[in-house]
Amino acid sequence: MRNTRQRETVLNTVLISKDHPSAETVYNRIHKDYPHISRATVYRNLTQLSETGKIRYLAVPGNSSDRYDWRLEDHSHLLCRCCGTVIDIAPVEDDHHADEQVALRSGYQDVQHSLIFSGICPECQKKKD
Amino acid sequence: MRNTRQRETVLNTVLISKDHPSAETVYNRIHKDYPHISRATVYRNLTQLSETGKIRYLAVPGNSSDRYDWRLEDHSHLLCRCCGTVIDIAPVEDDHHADEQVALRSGYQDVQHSLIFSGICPECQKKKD
DNA sequence: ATAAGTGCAAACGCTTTGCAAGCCT
DNA sequence: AGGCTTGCAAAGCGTTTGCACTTAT
Repeated sequence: MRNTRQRETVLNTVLISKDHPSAETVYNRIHKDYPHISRATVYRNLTQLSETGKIRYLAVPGNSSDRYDWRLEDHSHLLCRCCGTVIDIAPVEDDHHADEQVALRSGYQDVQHSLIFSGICPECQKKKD
Repeated sequence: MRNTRQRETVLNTVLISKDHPSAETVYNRIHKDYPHISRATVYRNLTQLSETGKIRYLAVPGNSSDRYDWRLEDHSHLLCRCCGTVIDIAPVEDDHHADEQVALRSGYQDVQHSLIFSGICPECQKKKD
């Protein structure tokens, strides 16, 4: 993997993000200061950086866009079903034993699972009043 | 909720589906025999039918399309990361206690979680050889 | 009668792709 | 030099929306 200015910019943008930006959000943030970067470059680099473990990819259920997270340590996520914000929460006990069970019973290989919490965040609760 | 021919067709199509079709798939299946039905009608009815509990909505993480399931009883799902097929599996112990904990700690309301397994199905394993 | 539901087509949001040009190493 | 990487624009995919028309109740 080569070092390019674009790749470094993408990585840094995720690293300094305190939230959990979508690819589109990462693109927009970069685009402000670096108007000539291409959307495709951002998307490609996010994929590569998460595949090589530099950042973490977070698949969101439903039609919301997927997110990227600079925190690599074990933790869980809580999505607001109203505004789409994702926050980190303490890691919830994750039963990897279940993965093996499922693999054995189903014949599927390399079984994993995805667990994500969702709710209505305090700000969206206020808006509803 | 009114009874229309279209709504009944959408419901029946899901009920006789043994797999876990996406909205687009439901549309295609109906469209064969009923070429004048509108895609929008299918999508709107799937949403309504799942909101009223007649069928079950299954949010798939990542960019894959969401699915619908006629089985209402408690069970879990296993997605093939290669071909996108979803199968039912025995319900995996689901810790609703965790939802409350997360709600308390975060201040989020109505906390739920989504848990889905994924792996490589036997057929896709063969293809890879 | 009237409100819910329909069909159509266009728009939407997010992501991927093909290709020529550019740049690391 | 070589091939990974970029930029651009277009296409792809699944889904939603606005609007006028229709239909169930």
